[in-house]
Amino acid sequence: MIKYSVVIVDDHTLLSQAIAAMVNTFEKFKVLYTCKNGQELVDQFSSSPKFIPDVVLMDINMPIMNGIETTEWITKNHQDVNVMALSVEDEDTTILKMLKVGAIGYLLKDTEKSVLENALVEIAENGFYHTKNVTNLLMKSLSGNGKEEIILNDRQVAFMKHACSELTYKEIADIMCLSPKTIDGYRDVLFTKLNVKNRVGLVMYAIKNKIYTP
Amino acid sequence: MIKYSVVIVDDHTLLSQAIAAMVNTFEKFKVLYTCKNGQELVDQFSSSPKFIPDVVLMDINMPIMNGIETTEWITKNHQDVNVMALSVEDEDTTILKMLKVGAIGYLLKDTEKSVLENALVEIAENGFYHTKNVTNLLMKSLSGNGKEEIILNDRQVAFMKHACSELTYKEIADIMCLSPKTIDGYRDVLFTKLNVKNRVGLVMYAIKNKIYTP
DNA sequence: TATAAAAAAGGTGTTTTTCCTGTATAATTA
DNA sequence: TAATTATACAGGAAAAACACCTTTTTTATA
Repeated sequence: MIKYSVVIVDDHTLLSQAIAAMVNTFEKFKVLYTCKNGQELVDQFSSSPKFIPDVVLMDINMPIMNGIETTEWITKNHQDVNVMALSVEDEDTTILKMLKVGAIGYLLKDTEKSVLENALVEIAENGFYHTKNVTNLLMKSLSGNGKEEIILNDRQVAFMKHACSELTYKEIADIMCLSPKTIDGYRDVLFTKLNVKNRVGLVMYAIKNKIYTP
Repeated sequence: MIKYSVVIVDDHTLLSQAIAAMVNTFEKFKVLYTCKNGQELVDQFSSSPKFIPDVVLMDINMPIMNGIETTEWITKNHQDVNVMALSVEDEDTTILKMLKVGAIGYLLKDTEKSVLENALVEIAENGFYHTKNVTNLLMKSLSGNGKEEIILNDRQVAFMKHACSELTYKEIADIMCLSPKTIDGYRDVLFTKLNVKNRVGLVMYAIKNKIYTP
């Protein structure tokens, strides 16, 4: 029986090894190799056609070259390779980003073994797989029904980062070379835009959305 | 051959299943079951002595009951069980906390399969295992070179958690059934104790030290 | 270039936070 | 038992945060 080849990309060696072993127990699949980050995968792909698999299981948070960048590279240069995101992240914006750059599936790491197997089969044979939450997200996204994604501009992002420090707004104003009143404005706009009540809300939003990393 | 029994605690089902499968390939080990969080483990332990393993592989970041709280519970109630932390975290304070509450080993998730096996053998047979970075950390800590640890009591921890929400101090006072002035006191004490300037500082401390998980 | 939109800044007032200095009381300990 | 410590609470003042509403300046663009 011809098995579909799989490559796993994850910076946590132990996990990629463990998942590789698991995938190898699946009847229809065989792990070609694993990578620690996107750069390693690019190198492998480029070295020989032998190293181009049918499916890539892609983590998102990785050093050097993350899952989004890597997926973008794959779909540009190897359109026949199917990428499935495999992440701990449940953030709408992250999922949408992965799908936008060409991932055809998105699995959370807290799914069951059987779900992973089904997903791999779907992807290898039908070319797509989506969990319910992703499907719903896509529906919402298409129908414009879902939360329209909140986009912060550069200055707002800069402000948010400062807001996560122990600086007062006045001090933030000084650093950003703006009037305290302008900073007041930034804050007020973001309060309504992000739907938070106070500075703690800003901080939490920034952390959850990776604007600031503690 | 009698195998050591292992329990794996990790909120990412796929990962705990994969690691479980891996551990089951180790000659001397056998996975009893896996848990999604500390609460599940406590329930299992409490239900029957059959479900008390030789070794627990413990993730740190988990919902409901995290690795630190869970390890503390285990070492209090089941001193014969050896806990090894298995985390993506490389933070000194987190590692120290895990060791403080009784973990006898600390492994990062980006280690090799063979390292995990060796570590398990060491733990099961000798009762301890430490990677070099942990050993160095302990040396520093013992020689008094490391920062002396800050201990918060239960009510301070409760306050800290509330401080990470968007509640005002007055609202926190209501929830905790204390006078707003008492809450003022808690805050002021923690400001100096944790060496922070304002509420954002409290929030950051709480997050970094896993008192609050965003 | 006229004009609409966005960014920056100002005015004013309220609420919350922060920072003091104290008091009372129960528990701990010398 | 006396002293110490920890906890709960109070008053008041100054600083910061928050809210809302207006005006000026830039920027984009039709």
